[in-house]
Amino acid sequence: MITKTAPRVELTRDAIVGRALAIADVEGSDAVTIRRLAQEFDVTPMALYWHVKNKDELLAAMGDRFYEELPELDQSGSWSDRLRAVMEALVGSLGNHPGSAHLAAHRVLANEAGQQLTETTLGMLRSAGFSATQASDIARSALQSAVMLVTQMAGAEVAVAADERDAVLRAKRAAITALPVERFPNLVACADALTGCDDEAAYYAFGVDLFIAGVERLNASTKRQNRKT
Amino acid sequence: MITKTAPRVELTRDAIVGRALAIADVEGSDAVTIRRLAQEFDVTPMALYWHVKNKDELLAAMGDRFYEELPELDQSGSWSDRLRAVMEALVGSLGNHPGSAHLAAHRVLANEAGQQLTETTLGMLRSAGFSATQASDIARSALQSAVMLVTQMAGAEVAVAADERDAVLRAKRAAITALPVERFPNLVACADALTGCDDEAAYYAFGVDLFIAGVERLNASTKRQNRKT
DNA sequence: ACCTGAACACCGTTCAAGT
DNA sequence: ACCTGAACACCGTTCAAGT
Repeated sequence: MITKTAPRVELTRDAIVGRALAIADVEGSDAVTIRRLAQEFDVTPMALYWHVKNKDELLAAMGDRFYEELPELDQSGSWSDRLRAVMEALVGSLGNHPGSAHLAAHRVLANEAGQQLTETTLGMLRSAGFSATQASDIARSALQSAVMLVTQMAGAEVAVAADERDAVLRAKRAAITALPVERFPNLVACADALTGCDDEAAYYAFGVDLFIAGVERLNASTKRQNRKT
Repeated sequence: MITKTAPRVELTRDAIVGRALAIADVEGSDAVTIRRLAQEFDVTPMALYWHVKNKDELLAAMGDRFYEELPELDQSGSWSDRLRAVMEALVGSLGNHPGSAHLAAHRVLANEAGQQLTETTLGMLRSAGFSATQASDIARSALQSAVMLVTQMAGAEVAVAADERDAVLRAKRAAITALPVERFPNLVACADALTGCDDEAAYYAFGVDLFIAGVERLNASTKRQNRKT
């Protein structure tokens, strides 16, 4: 049944990680298994263990990819401009593989490029007047918000296989519109917006704006407090 | 070895879900398996299938718990006060089971109590002047931010078993402090803040503040725009 | 209504062995 | 250096059968 006229790509660590990301994109990250990967490479499951210590290391390597493929940062302008650039870079990179984006979070501090990114982010936040604790919380929040934006986008349904997403979404919307309008007027009114996204760019822009706005506002009120004391 | 002088609690759907949440809390959500639960209830794995359709339904039921156990909402004050109350209720409920909190996200619109919460949240946002799309995005963001706050708290390490968390955290911190200070001054300075949280209440307050501040600021600038046109 | 027994198709992983 | 074979201890789940 599974006629693999596979292009016979060489079995390397990078190739494995790439395949794993591809599988996660179309079938969700639960679909990436050692045995499945082996099959796609036309090789014994144990062959993978030469290139990757175990499955955890594979998932880690998948998470690392996002930092290694980060677009270049535009680091001009105010600190909040630069923070926005960080967010946009993250969203850009994570958006390439929504099904695996959540794997990035655990790797920021383990990965070289992730450490660099964190360093510069902490730098801009502390120079803006935030304390070490505040800067750390905000930096963590920035990364997590970026992950959230790409994985939770309305209609992304990252956990379900690509060819079932439509059906799942239709069912979801139907369930909402079937609700009694008297009790759930807002839910019914927002049914479309809650189950689909018809302007990705606007969605991402709004999400990033929301985050940056919060940081700017906190910074302003922190400064005001400091002036008082 | 596993001498189960089990209190022999009755096998019911609620009991199963409760046990599952407890397991996830101390060993991470990967540790909850049908067979493991059966063992703890001193019963055959197949016995569980009478009370729960399959594992997905079990995970869904775990997610539902958070909405069913939501504390009462203080719905007085301005729209942003009420939005803050929603966030605090979510953080409160999710904080009871950090290891399973991520399961809540997929269930908001499927769960009765989740629908209610979404309805009132959308209501307060739209009455504040946000569009249906904006309100939907913000509501989704609010839930996801709450999940993030409890699962990503520095030192929570929700995926690793409780008795290994200390070792993992020590290793993490050691890795950071071992970094060259010239290249990573901020990372080193924030090592403690990045790997541990010494004031949970302050951490949650800051996280909620950050979110609310963002929404308030966006609302202000949206209003200004509307006035112009 | 509620649970068991046996069986199936999957997992990740180890270890010794091949080339 | 890179891969295979055989084996082990786990999964979720079905289906027929018991009480």
